[in-house]
Amino acid sequence: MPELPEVETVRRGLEPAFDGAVIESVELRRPDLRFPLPADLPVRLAGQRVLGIARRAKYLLLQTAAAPTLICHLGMTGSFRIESDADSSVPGTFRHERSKDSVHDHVVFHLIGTRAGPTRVVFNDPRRFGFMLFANSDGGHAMLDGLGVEPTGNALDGFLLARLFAGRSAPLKAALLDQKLVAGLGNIYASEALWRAGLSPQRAAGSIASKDGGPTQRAERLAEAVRDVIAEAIEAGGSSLRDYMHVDGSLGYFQHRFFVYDREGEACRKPGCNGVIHRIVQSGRSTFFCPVCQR
DNA sequence: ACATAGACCTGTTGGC
DNA sequence: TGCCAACAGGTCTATG
Repeated sequence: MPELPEVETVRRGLEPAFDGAVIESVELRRPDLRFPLPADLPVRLAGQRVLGIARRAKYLLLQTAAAPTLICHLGMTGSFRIESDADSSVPGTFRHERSKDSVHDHVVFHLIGTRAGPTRVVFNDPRRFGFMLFANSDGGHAMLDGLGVEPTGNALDGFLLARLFAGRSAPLKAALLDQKLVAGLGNIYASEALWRAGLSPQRAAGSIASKDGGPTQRAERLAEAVRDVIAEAIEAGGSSLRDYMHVDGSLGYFQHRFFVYDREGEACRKPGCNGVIHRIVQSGRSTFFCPVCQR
């Protein structure tokens, strides 16, 4: 489900709920998600003051005063929602009906000390591809090692992208999905970025680098497209395909701005282009692109 | 080292 | 309406 913009949207949604909070208790309603949940998760987090919630790539990092950082991944269908018993007339608070698929509520954080009063943060994940693990005492974890550059900010430029992709024969689409190179793109935004850059998803990744691995116009265009699509999607609050929604149950709007994703057979939206969007399968995943303006 | 297919799960969708 | 195959935002593992 969630790519970097959706995870960042979730992080921003959780921030106020965790602000100033103390974890009173944690319920594990099943022993495992994708991996076994740490059996000592409740005892380690109970009584902990929350320092903040951060993000690295598609991972959420829950930081507490004295317990190891809790690394959370949403997988394909993971989501958090916030439940508060506070008076709904108090600004900034809200209350949810118990959701229909509460059978997939797997982890519940009971929080106290927040402005909204006692609050529950509930992790729901029908497919259970998500997971939660404790970081090592130094804050690191094998899961985070080797992650590539964040596509936010200005770190990712044409020079870096060309160097990362130089010499690779895998298709551009596969390289953009490789979290060891650029961390945070998923199946939707990889297709969208390639369309914006006018580059074919089937082109060899190395072909956007010059002979010495330096930047080219193609690398510059692609780096800019990646940065732009991620920044715009975060700005829009992420997309809301299928089951994805915000922590307060509201929806993101970026899916209204897809230029190629899930648009097979429809007209290319590039001005002056008379192409039609095609769908192909690359490494088992759908890719959408315009064969006319993406070369 | 690099690249691709299979695996993990449940829910939704589209064709017949 | 019902049934079933195909597909879904991710990424780890095994195999070439």
